[in-house]
Amino acid sequence: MDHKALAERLLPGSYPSLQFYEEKYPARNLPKGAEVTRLAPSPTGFIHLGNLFSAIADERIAHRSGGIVYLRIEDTDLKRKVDGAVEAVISALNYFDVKFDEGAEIGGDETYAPWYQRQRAEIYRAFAKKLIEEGRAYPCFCTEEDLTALREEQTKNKEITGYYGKYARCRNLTEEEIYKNLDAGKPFVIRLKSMGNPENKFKFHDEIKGDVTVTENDQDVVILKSDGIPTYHFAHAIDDHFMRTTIVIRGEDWLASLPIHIELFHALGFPLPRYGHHCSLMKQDGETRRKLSKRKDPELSLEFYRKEGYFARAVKVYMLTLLNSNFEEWYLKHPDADPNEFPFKAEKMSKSGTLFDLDKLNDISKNELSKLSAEEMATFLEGWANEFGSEAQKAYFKDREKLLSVLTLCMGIGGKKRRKDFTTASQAMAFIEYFFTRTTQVDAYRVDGETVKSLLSDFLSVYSYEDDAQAWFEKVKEVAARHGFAADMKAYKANPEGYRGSVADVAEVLRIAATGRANTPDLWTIMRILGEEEVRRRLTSAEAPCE
RNA sequence: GGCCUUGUGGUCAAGCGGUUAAGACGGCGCCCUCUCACGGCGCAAUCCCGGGUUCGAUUCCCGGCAAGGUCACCA
Repeated sequence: MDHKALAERLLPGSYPSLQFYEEKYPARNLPKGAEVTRLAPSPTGFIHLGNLFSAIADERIAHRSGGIVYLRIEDTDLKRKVDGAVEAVISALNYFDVKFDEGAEIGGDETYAPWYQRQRAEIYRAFAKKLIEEGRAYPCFCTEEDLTALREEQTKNKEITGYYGKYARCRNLTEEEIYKNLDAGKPFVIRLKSMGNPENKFKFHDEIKGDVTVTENDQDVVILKSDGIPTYHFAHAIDDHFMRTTIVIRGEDWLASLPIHIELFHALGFPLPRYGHHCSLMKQDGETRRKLSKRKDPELSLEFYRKEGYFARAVKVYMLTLLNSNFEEWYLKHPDADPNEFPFKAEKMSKSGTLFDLDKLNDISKNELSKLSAEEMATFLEGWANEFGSEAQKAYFKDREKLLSVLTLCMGIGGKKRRKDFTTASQAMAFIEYFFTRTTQVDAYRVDGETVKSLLSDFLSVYSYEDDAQAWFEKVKEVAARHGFAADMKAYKANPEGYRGSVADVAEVLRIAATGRANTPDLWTIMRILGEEEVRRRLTSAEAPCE
């Protein structure tokens, strides 16, 4: 068979040589040991925690080594394309501190552009043609129905499904048959002519999993679809070679197709990159756990976390604790360190699937937020409010001075212990609401309305804005004693029957009247921030609780 | 079903032949305390099962089992 003539018939025209491309995309000029990694999403625009998980690994491995991470868009499947998706991905990732050095819509070093696979049609065809010329690829005229029938037959016979060996019908087409089909205008795909034997197994070193057993590929996989666009496998080999990726970090679902990729790299004459297949983030789904899915888990979308107002750094820290088993210990030792200083290692990545744990994320979030100054918190909250907050919430930022004193109180800044009341911006905004808007009573009084009324009016009669915390509390105690409540907690605990309640109950009444809530930070400080007029107004209007 | 991967408390996990089997989250209890939050102390809870190898296995080997992944002109 004249392979050269066939190649010319299948992919007419002249294409550049391997040599040409090797020179066009030269080895990257990076220091020794620098890794080049990449994130290669398809442009659906939807990006979830699992993608971030992977992206952080890419970013860390690249930047820890002094290398670069780039963004390549795998848009070979039209069905997946969504407008504005690439920008959405970049912005979502950016928010969580994953910044690309080059890539689609980012720019950077243009040497390796374009980063959209659809724009790289020529190079894929050039190499497909080369493989055909070498007899390592051939046209296949099987229709979808043919393939479905084949699969059914194989399934029925309990044989391995796929296009391989004796089932690879078009592999052995004669020259006449091929040209006859071509002349008839039949559509075709280009398949790799596999030389592998599945009886052969070998060890392959994975950067994350360690040594894995690989079975030789014998599937004649499609490399060019009938529209002339490459499949993932083929594009992966060519792009990662010429974009000079040193280590391919991807989900473990790709492990199954590693044999295909190995054969493809060999057939193409490219050296193999290193691979690291990471486990996927799982979600508990009833009895079982399963991989995070775009379809089923919209609440795991990165957009969701931004809307909720999760602190970007907290999410990143959580991802790092999942990504590298020794990160948490390191971070505990260096709580004020930049997480980026952590010596991230691919081989420290978990081998088994990890369940996403919201409790853990929330705990980390509280801790991270408690490290902020009032200024930093204000900036964080304002950024969130501008994007997702209500008009009322945006107004909180008008009086910066007041906001800062509110935050200082609510975060426990200056005190011996920092408070950790909220995990997200939206929670924080709700938490400080009563400082800014008319209080909506969310918690119920535990004492009856008459008592509330007399307690409040008594307090109002002795209340003075000028009192310091101590004097203020003394007055609360006086009011308590006057109404038969224990002023001293110890005395109350020793003899709870002897009183109507304790000073705690009285404080609670004041607290609910002033803020609407039974639980708040220090009440005296709250009253100072609110101002005398507002305090009197609130306590007065609360005197007649509507039951 | 074939192939691959993985099995340490509810979750994330240290551990590499001898340990009281770390730590973190969550749960529970106590203390602190005008509430909450913070903090402190404590408790419960784990080596998938069965065979080996060994003086001794969570750790090594074999076999089960379970879970996950994958078997497209999708990535």
